[in-house]
Amino acid sequence: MSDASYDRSRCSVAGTLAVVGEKWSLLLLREAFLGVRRFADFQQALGAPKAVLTDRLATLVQEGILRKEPYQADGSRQRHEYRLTSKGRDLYPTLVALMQWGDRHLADGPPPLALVHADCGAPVRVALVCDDGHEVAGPRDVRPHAGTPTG
Amino acid sequence: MSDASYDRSRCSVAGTLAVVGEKWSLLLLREAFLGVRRFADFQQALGAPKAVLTDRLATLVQEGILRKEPYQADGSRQRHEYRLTSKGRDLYPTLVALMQWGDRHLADGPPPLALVHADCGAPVRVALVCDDGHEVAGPRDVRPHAGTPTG
DNA sequence: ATGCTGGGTTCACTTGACGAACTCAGTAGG
DNA sequence: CCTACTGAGTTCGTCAAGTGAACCCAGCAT
Repeated sequence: MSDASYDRSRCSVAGTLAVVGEKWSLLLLREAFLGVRRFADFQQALGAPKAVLTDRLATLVQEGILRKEPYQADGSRQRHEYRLTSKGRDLYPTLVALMQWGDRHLADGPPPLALVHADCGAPVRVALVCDDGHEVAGPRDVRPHAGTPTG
Repeated sequence: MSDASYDRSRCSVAGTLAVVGEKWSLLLLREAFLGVRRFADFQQALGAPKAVLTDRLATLVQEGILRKEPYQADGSRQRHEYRLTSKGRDLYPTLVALMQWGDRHLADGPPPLALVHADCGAPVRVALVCDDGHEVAGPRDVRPHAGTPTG
């Protein structure tokens, strides 16, 4: 994927999905945000086929979203683990937005996971804000504004 | 999809992706947010195969994200168009988050589309905030906090 | 040398995406 | 009435992607 699919001209959503839109990629990143770093742990948490995980991890490393770091445990040989880069960490709001929608609209009970601000303990959510500091309610309060047209 | 795939127990990201995670779904919604409502216009904007669009639109209607509304133009027979429901509009922050990441990390130039606050004209972005009003910088300032454990 | 473990690769099979061709309802023109 | 046209699909053959089980390999322990 990565460049062949989708058309990025209308906006960057397509570009982002070309990088993280394949099956399992975003779930893999969710696990990464929850602290998972090793192949076997990703596999156990997700239940995805190994071949797919191998492929997705390689893609994410190649895209600079994860990076391989060597480590070694107890009496085992040296291996590597997968860690988020800052580019990867920038996907956090996207994951939280997906989670928040699911919590609100698919709930069979209380949300399975809540996020709280480490400093103050208050619940964390995603919001749309403008640079003048107003909170924006939704798409109706936003005007899209095309930049340079399709090149 | 919709229920067979993924495991929703760890958090709602999987649930949301089960609904909108198939290829073209989120791009279709992007177009909906840009004002597209008719089958042929979705097809032209996206270039996706008709069979896939038919399927994705039906899924989104079934999930209550889009709704079919009758309309008729000039001297044509009555048809229906697809419009966002409030459940669908709640996906706006997710789309903006995806777009923002692409703008930041995939840029070959200026972003193809900018969003401005209709009231004040200032640029709009997604942010993580806590209920005490602090802006949260990233995953490191957030503690996950499991609710009811895996059923 | 034998077995165990983490991190893969290979392979047969099923599911999903693709694009071209076909369908069908209604409207317009002749 | 017959024909052509349009929007919104459906059908179909082909190709790509995801799935699950089996296999591989390095190194540590026995």
